[in-house]
Amino acid sequence: MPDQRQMTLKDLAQELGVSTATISNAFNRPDQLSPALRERVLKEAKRLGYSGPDAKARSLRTGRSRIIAVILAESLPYSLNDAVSSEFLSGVAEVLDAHGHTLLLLTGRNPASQPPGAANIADGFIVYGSMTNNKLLNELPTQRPLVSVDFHIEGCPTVHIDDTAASYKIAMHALRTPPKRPAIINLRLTKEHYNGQITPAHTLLPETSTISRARLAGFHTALTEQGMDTTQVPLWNIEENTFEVSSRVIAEILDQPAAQRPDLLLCMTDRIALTALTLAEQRGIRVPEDLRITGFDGIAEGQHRAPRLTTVRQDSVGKGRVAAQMILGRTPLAQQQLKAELILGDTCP
Amino acid sequence: MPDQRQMTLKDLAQELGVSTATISNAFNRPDQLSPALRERVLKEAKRLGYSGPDAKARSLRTGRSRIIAVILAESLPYSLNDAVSSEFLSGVAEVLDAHGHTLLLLTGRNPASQPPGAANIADGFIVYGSMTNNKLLNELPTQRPLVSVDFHIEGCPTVHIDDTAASYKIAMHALRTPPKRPAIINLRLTKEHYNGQITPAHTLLPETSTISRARLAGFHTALTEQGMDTTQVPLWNIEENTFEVSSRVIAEILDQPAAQRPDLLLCMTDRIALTALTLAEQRGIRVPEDLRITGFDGIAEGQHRAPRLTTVRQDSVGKGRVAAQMILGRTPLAQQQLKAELILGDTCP
DNA sequence: AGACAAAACTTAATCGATTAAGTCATTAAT
DNA sequence: ATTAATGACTTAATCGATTAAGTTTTGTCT
Repeated sequence: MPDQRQMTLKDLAQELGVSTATISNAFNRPDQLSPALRERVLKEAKRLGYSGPDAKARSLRTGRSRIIAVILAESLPYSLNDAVSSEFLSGVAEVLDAHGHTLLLLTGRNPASQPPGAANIADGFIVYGSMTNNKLLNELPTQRPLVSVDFHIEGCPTVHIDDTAASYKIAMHALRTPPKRPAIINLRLTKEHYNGQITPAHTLLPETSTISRARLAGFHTALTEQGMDTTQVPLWNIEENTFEVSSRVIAEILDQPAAQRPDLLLCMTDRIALTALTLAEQRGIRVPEDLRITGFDGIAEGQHRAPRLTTVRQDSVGKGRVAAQMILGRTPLAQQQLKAELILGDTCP
Repeated sequence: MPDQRQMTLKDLAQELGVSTATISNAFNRPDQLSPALRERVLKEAKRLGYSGPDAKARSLRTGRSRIIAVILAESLPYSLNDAVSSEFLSGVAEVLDAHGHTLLLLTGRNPASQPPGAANIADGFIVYGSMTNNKLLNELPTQRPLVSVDFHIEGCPTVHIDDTAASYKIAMHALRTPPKRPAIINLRLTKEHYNGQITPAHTLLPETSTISRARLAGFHTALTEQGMDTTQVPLWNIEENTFEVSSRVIAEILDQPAAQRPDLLLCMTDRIALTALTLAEQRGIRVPEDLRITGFDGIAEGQHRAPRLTTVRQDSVGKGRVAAQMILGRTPLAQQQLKAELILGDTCP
């Protein structure tokens, strides 16, 4: 019968009548011992059920765990189901995996629930999304590399795109055909949680650093350049980038009398745009004839359907790759601005 | 200027003129020291940039890391972008997070690239998907809890649904309206990698334990019960559950002369069904009038569109929750068979 | 005031590895 | 034959915490 306790390197050494150093070398530095002995060690290890040096002890001793933590601004369930952050994570995972590292997923939400210091097992940190004065963030060990994505941290390299320029670009495309009644659907602009049309009564979030504000700025610049008064363009707010939440607001928009209904929706994300598209289809509103829709992000779901979404593709997978490469020290730790490209789909030709 | 090396608990103790035990207690067992001293310790820790006990050392000493590893049968990029496995992961993450644990993502693919024994830092393991004689799997430390999902490991509790019963159910629904030319599109049935129609020349994978085979069995039983000869029902194979790969095969199916084209597609997954739906729409084939389509999984993308996919919903999030709860010891470690429910969408009314 | 319990700290062993430095035998070189 | 160099291992310090057991201080009760 097997021992109660997991077998340790020391046990194995005793069993074989050699020193612990030899066992360790058998696993880590084959050149430090004779092939015959190494063979014997590995064989006996397998026979006795020793599954290699303990990762906890090794990482304490060496100071490296080969684990990289990604700290997500949103909750894990949201991040895992959201196409943009999933793609980002898959880019990170791809590079980490290729270099023998593994991925630890943490969230800046619920910092209370985080085991105290659980994060600091990692060799490096990638922060994804905006996390203002977050507890977890402040407790991060200095001395270990940190890269932020879509969010700037003082003195820390950031990977991002120029959201304002990109949203300006797609808005300019949409406005080539002048809309009668454009509208903007944005994410988390108001101070208080709120789903619906923003009125002068609402206070907008002050931060200029969020992606929402950056994209809105691009839209507004384009509208202004085309001679439109941005204060006359309805601005709708959505609290969460999901079908469920956004469909409530979008239903409100689309269920207005046809004369008031927008004929162009500039959406902050593909998720919102796709929800709008689905709801329009369900109501028999023709896209793009009666309603043109633009998205932002370029997620697969928007392209693997008919009609294809008109949007801006940002390379989320690429963001993940670059961030991971920086953390692993395979790319210099420095600001990186990635490109975004217009995708001319069918929803706003 | 800050020290080169990260400050340790010992350094802090010295700085404050107290023992290391006191510092440790200040962080972990507030009742073991006076509130005043604790306050002072935490304040000084913050001032001197000590971010709490090191996770590596702590986990070595206590034997627990509060990390749970999920070992995915597919690659990380695939798993993160696939809706079914993302939902599963989000269920796992939700429960882990609620109980102060974190999620380490590993893959059974590329076992070479895995840092030797990186996995064994975790307190428990969740294996997702079928991984026959996998190196990583064999090296897992015994003595630590292991739960498998959608895959049976000898002597290990499994979370799963009855795939055969579920696929039987949806096939029976579809066959209530007898099709003229049904076809089945399945995943990874052939021994050799192959995308296209399966002929007698192909050798099917022998394993009966895979989900593909289980679902196929359900389809075949239903067809037989409805008096159809399963050998006459075209069976198509797809190697990867993605739009890109499946669309090549589906194009081949749909581009046949209308007289040969199937009028019912029983698809092994929603991803395949949605791809079929998109390609049908692009070709002007009416769904469900000219072509009925059924899926399997019940992913959100299939329901948040028009027409809605007819499918079987398996609760992937729930699978993740149950697996996580088992690993954390909050649910007895035992076989768990979850329910699956028919969703009557628009693609096969 | 004395005894005893509780509270507040400290001491020191321990978790399971890694690795620089040291020992000893064997081979090669002069 | 002597010395140097190489190869094959061992010794022992160390990584940074946790925690049972021990010690001192403070407080309570009679």
